[in-house]
Amino acid sequence: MNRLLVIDGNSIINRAFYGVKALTTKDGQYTNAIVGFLNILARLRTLSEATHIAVAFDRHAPTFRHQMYAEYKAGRKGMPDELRQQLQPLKDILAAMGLAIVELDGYEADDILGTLSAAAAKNGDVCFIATGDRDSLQLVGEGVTVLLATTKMGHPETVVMDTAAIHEKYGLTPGQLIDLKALQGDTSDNIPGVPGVGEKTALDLMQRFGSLDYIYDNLADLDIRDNLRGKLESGKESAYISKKLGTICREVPISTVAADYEVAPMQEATLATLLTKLELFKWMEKLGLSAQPVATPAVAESVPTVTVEGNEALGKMLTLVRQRGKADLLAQVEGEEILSLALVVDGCAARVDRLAPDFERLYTLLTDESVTKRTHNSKPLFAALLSMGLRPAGFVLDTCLAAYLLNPLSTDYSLSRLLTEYGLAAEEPLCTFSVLADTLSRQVEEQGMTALLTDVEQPLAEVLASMENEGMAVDRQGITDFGRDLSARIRTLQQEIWQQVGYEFNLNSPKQLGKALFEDLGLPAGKKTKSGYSTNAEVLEKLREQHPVVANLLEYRTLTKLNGTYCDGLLGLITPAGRIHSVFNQTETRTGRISSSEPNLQNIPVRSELGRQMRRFFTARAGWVLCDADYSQIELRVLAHMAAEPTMLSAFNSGEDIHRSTAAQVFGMPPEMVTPEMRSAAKAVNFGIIYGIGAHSLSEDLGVSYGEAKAYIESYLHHFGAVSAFMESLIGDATDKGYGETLFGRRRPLPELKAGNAMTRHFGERVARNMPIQGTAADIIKMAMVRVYRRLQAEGLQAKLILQVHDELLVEAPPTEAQRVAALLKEEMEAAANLQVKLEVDVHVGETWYEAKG
DNA sequence: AATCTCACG
DNA sequence: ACGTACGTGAGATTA
Repeated sequence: MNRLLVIDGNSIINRAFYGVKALTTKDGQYTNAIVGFLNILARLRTLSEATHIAVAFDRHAPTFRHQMYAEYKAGRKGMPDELRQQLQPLKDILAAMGLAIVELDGYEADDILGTLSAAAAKNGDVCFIATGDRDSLQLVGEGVTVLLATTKMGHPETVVMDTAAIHEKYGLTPGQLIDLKALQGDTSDNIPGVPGVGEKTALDLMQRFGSLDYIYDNLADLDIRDNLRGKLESGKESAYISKKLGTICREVPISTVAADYEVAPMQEATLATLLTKLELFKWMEKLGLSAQPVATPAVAESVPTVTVEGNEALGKMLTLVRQRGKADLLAQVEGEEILSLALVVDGCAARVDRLAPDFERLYTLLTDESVTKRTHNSKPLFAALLSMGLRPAGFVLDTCLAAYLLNPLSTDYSLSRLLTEYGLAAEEPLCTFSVLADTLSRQVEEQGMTALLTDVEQPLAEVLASMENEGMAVDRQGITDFGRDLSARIRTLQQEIWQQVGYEFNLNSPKQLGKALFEDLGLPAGKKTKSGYSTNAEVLEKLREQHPVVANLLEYRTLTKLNGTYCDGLLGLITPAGRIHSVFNQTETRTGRISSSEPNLQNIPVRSELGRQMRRFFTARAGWVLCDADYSQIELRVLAHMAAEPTMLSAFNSGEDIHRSTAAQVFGMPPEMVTPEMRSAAKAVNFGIIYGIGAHSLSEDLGVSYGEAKAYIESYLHHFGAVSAFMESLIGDATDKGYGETLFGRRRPLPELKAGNAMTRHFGERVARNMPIQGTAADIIKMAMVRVYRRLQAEGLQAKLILQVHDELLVEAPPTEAQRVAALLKEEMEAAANLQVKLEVDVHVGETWYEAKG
């Protein structure tokens, strides 16, 4: 007995498409429906334990195309282009997986399901039909079960529908469902049914009388209201047409020989190529596929390797590396400890454990500039070396950083992933690594990012390693006390809020809070979120005057945030030495910024005075000071330079207040006449320009009408024509090239610009405007960091760079060095890039971050 | 795991 | 009819 799984390809890919959020390759090819389909397929195979699988697709006869198209448009929504483009790749993948694709001109997938299930039943086989379309339930019977893909509370679920389940749900047999539909019709399928008869009536009729024929044979005698009898009578023809339309054909001229649907062996090479092209690396791993060369045919011959063992061999290896003056190496690092080192030179490979005698002899290689080394993920290795007092040197390529520059949209730059992605067999990473390194450095060169890689990102890895090692001193007792005070106030507030609402509930639950405010207290609900009322600060702020509980809630929110994230959260991360060591991620953002985590030191409160107090607990070590240097308006300066906007350039270069000067332009008056309101409006517009402005958001931000906001923008673009033209050119260039880029050549692919969905495309346009600005600013501060780090070393100072917050650097210094460091920071940061505007840096010194922030 | 909220530049 | 500024990370709730 065979177990046959017949899949309604169109129905399932539709569900997959709408169920999986947008996902594309670098080039803009959509893959979300394919991913979703493969997920569902995997579940179905487990569920059915099928030995035979057929995947059916709709295919309408070309001659009927027009007619069918019209019907399609009338009844269903046409298939969006983003979905259509995934059909053929999916079919290719399924075929390569050894599954039968069944489609025939003039027939819908439904009919193929009907034919194959009928044949299977006749044959005594077990048949499962997988679809999201309830129509197919009519096919259920002895040996035939429908696996119905449904969505329950927004979550996909597969419901097993056999005869019993159908009876339970409808009180009817599967065959009776055809008549049911003939009566009630189905607008989405363009089946008219009987006008005036809906779901309830149709079900009642079928349950009482059993069939369409019975109803019409005995219409005069049925115990029903005359009104209904009349409707049935006049709808008779429509009912029988509907029945015809709704009956799934079971005689499609396709093979019904079971053997034709037996799952064939996977065509591994083909499948791997397909999946690689679609960047579906997770699936390659799941299917146990090794990578397939795609763009790099030169890869095939693997490097012959000799594994050297033993002490003597280590010596030989060292000699060889010295002779050749280069090596590829991979380090296993945990914490500050190097667990092992693997080296490849000229196809000669060695892996050395840290317990091996003379392991430390290898360190000399790592600090020798004349031995050029290529590696993957250098930061942990650098951190380990630095912590031993060693200075890494001669590292010429980090494949992790190269891969990030080549595609900053990826979320995984692990070596294994890269090897898969670049079509290299991962079995012997040591040897294939060399090939990967060649490929990546060539591509970086081709894309004009070599300088960015070798002069910025790679040196920066050492800077970040050092910053992570240094960490920052915190006042544990201070935080503890602050947290205790907050907790006390939070408890009071909670009691008060409960009293004002009238009952106790979880204040941290937006759901419960929404109910309390908008249902039980009857406050006017502002915005909505996907799953209910929005209760965010913006909404609450508008309700402040409406009810005394609102102010308490806002304070509660502020305090719990401070207490939870910044007191409790931080306390858990302080080392016994009283310092916290954030991780600086160099391959995380899509614009080229770095990010900070565990803890995130880039979002320590500053905007509100209470939150700002937190910064009193971030200090220099005892007796030392903090030097804080931040760029003034770096993004706007970058914009002025890139757009070559004369008005902005001269405003910056003559040291004017840029927001005031913008307001003067936009409102057409001398700068000294600009009111604070006008200045802040101009400031909002300036920000808006950087973010890829929209009148709607600007009006929200400014609290003015949409029309007014629109007028601001138009006036701005009118007065700053160069900016306007520049923004247009950014979108045009990005559309042509498929990516946005910074002044220094960093790229961000923008598949969104090719999207059919207008919202997605508009998002792409905003990103096309923002990324070059944000990214260029990021490039500049990265260059500044490298300069500052080197300068501190070159001058033999004890001071250390310890933190970066996008446009701000923090150095911990002995007080004797403070003034030198302050000057050095300003100098190096301002000289990091030579633009048409001068870069301006403000520096302040203090014992805590609060004081040093100026 | 996804959603909401909120902290920063 | 919808739902927007760009870029992050963390904590709590809820499904």
